[in-house]
Amino acid sequence: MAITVNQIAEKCGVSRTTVLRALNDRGSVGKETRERILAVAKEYNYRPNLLARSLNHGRTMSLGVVTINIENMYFVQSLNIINKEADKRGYFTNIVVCDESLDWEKKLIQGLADRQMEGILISPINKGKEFEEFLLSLHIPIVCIGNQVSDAITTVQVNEMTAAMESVDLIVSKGYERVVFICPPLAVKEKENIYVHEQRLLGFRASVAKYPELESAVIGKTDYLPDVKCVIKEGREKRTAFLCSGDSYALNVMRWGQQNGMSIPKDYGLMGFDNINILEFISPKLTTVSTNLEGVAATAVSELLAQIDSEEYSPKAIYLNYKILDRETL
Amino acid sequence: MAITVNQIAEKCGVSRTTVLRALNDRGSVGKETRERILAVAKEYNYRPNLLARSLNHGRTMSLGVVTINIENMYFVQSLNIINKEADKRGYFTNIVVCDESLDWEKKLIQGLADRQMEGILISPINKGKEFEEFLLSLHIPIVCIGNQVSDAITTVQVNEMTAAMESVDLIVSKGYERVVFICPPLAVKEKENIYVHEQRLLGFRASVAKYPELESAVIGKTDYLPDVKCVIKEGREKRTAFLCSGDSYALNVMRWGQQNGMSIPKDYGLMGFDNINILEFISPKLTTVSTNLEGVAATAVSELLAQIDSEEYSPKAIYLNYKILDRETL
DNA sequence: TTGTAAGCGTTATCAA
DNA sequence: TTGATAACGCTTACAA
Repeated sequence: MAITVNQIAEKCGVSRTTVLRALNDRGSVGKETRERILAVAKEYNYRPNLLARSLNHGRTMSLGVVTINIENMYFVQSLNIINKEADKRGYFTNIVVCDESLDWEKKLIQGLADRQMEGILISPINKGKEFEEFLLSLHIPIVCIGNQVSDAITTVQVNEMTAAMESVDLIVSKGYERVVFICPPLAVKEKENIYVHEQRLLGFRASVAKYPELESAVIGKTDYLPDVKCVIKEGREKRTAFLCSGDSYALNVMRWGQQNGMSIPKDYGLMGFDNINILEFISPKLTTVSTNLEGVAATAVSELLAQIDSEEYSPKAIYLNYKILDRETL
Repeated sequence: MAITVNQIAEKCGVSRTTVLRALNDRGSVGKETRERILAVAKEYNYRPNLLARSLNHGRTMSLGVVTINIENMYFVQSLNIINKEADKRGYFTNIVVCDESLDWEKKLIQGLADRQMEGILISPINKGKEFEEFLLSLHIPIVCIGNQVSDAITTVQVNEMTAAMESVDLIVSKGYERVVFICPPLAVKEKENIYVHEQRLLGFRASVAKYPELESAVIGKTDYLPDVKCVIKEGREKRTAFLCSGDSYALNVMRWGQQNGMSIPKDYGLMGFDNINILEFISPKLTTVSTNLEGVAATAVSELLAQIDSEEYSPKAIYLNYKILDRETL
């Protein structure tokens, strides 16, 4: 459908080299010839075929991004930033969505590689040796966001472990006597990459150990609300706070409480992780940890580009600052 | 970095044609030769370069999707569905995000076209003759979601106008005496595509005209909360409902009310549009219109593919069913 | 100022 | 069973 250099050349009765020179303004072209060429190009709305160009000089100037779980909005907020940072350096960003299946994720990554993306950003749900080897076998620069795969692959993240520790400190400082950690089922950990949640759990465990008086528990299941209910009923005399590894857990706990006539933080404390952007609509304002998605995204892009540009690149683990947002639910 | 057919051929001491036959299982290849070839291919993790393949037979089997405004979540919910529908038919989906700038949108669309996407899905923020011509000049199948550009380009949507009319009917049937419509500034309408909002406004106007007793008003500005405040103060004696062209408007009005000790629907009624997925976390449950994103997305994909496949395709306007969700805020 | 020729990696056709 | 050749659209080096 679109017109090609060859067709323009034919129409103008010159060689395609001449056409190229006219279009790209390199070398010298007879004034009249140039005008004729430009006129035809304009008339037929000529645009270079980037596939052909890329094939030719081995660069697509495109990055791939694999997003998980777009409905939960973890990572979604970063997309704009990734897009803009990449654009600043002349790269086009191709996003694909994965929707929680391990196989899909691999398939999409492969698809991006097959399309000659120069680098790929992932917040992976796969994990383990096999996945690592898969990624390395692509021979493409890759940067992970949040979830680590191995130290052979650069990861950009915040220090979730110390963030969790500080969160517990905050909770204790507010006089809570019992703290319950809510996170995804740990059983999936064998197959699925829940690195950030694991790190947070580690931080939680390390921190509660510092407070002998503090009662603590962990709820790690898909159907966590019944347990939450239990916890609250069984010990009304102790002031209890829930630390949730992800704001949406916290929002569900909040909603459940509201439906049952409880008030936060009077009846129990609540704290989340991630500071997802829908929190602005929710009241009371959730106390949470900002995982600095903007910073992480921007850093991930520039790290990826550094990897693309340099011959010898050594993988890193990069930690950015998080920020505890002490709002209304503790 | 990646190995090519030519390199395999060289390594195996055969022609690339033979390598191809072995890899693609077409034609006949000597048993031993085949094994040698496959072994080398496996060892070096051969993958066909899709750029080259596409260039060759003129098909990329890729669709482009331009999403707007990802943080407001309009359209985001559709991405998974688009992705899956496309995959079912063998297409790869490339998403790009646009972040509210008219120029960016054009640039991204052009980028997708230059990369030889076979079709493009947009929920455009641009509008007008010039934009229409731009789209047509690409000579690529395009389907619009929600916002119409012109009847030369297929649009898939729900009938927002009748949805708005029905919403007013519902509000009236609940005994409200005053209804206020909140939508984006109408001034932008010259440049920016706010077709869905315009349609809703038309429906609103048409419907209130049916009820002579009903008082009505329209608030169309970025900073709408002061007006909302005014409206509520000035006429406490009349039961008032706000119909918001977008759930996030409604959520802001709700939050404002909560902060000011008002209760919904006791003090005023509230209704939104879109049924965005964060509503599940919000209480009271917002009465809203489900614009059937899933259905719209799936239809848009299959319409786009139909357009790709058929030689003579005539643009359509496709309307899907919406659904009024009468919940707790009226 | 203009053109020829070779190449990017894949595929298809035709001949040996 | 195998290979040579041309083509997709663009780029570059070299020659006229």
